[in-house]
Amino acid sequence: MTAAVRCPPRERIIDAARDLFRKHGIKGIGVDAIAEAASSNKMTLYRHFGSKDDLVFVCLQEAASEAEAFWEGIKAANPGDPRAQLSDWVRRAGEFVTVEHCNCELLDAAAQLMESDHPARQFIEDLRGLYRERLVELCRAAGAADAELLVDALTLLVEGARTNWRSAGPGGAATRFVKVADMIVDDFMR
Amino acid sequence: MTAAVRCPPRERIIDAARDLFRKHGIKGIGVDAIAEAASSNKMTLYRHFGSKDDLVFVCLQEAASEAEAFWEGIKAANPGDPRAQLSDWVRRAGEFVTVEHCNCELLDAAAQLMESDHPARQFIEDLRGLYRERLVELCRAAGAADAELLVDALTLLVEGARTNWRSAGPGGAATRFVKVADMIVDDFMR
DNA sequence: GATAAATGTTACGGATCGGTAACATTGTCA
DNA sequence: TGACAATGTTACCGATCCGTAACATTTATC
Repeated sequence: MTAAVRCPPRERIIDAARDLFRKHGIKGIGVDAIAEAASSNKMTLYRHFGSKDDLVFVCLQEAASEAEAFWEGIKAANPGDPRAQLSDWVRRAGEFVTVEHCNCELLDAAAQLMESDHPARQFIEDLRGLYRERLVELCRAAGAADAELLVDALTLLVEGARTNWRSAGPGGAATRFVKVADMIVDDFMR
Repeated sequence: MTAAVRCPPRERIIDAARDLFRKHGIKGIGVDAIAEAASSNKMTLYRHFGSKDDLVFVCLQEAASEAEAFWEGIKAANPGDPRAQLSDWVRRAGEFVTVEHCNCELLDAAAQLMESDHPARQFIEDLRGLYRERLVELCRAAGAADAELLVDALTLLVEGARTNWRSAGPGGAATRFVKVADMIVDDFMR
């Protein structure tokens, strides 16, 4: 996961950047700090990524490809059983969201640079649409009464858990995400 | 609501600061811009508030007192009827969260300065605890099966709606917050 | 109208940050 | 070993930002 001390600087920088973006926010950390955390320096950072915005973009792409693995893992673990896949989605999303330095930089980034005209805006928006489509399809296949509304509920819960976890930590409502989400999913299954 | 052109500069500055903090985030706006938006200047800003952090703190206190009015409005509109109060809470929270420049700076601030050691941290944490206690009590009085868990669900939904509204706007899941929350409240009422 | 307080204006200091230039060092491959 | 690419180091520029100093102007109070 975290890049070992020895691997190309480009990877080390991406890993460090993602970690620090999660911890301090995109606008809350500087490129110098990122380069130093990557055991590299600002110059090589700018040789690999033309600007801080570009680095942000690459980090988001990295996160997106991990999200791809997230979906594939669910399908592989519950082949041909949409209802089980949905439960698994809830469980994994709960883990995902309540982990120390969680991998939801997509949500964070969305919240942080939607108000500006960042080059990654469109990318995030498209991704959000893609994930929603998939989740709607999964809910429908699992037999949800109103798949769209269920996805709305799950979306709000996930984003809320992410936000709550950051600000309230392990003592907050985020730790009960799975319990709540499971209950809501059940309610839609009749 | 918004301060007219003529009222003490202190109020104009607070209003402008709250507006800009909501729009750009606490770290995303400078004191110069705040002073200019308040039709004032940086010097008088610093004469009223010793530092930007102090200004943030005062803005949060202002928002907290408005939240007080929020609660009292609910109780006044539905006297002696906890179930109706809870429904009203959902409705008003929905309005609150899906308004152009919504008044949830408390949630935003929580997310933005929890990772740092901002002087307002403790204040926000205490406030969060207070609101949770009140909501738990209301849910319990309204006859919820598991008041604590219901509050967890509502908390996640509200924070999620706030985040989602900021990044996804009127087309996102936040617009269905009331529908989802009402459904969940109903589920707990048996 | 005089006096004092509050507010406005301009300029500046120190710090941080994104980004670049010039040069030194390391590593790789023939 | 020699040559070349990749990486590291230092220094710097311009912009932004928080905060302050000094002085000018308005406003309120007597």
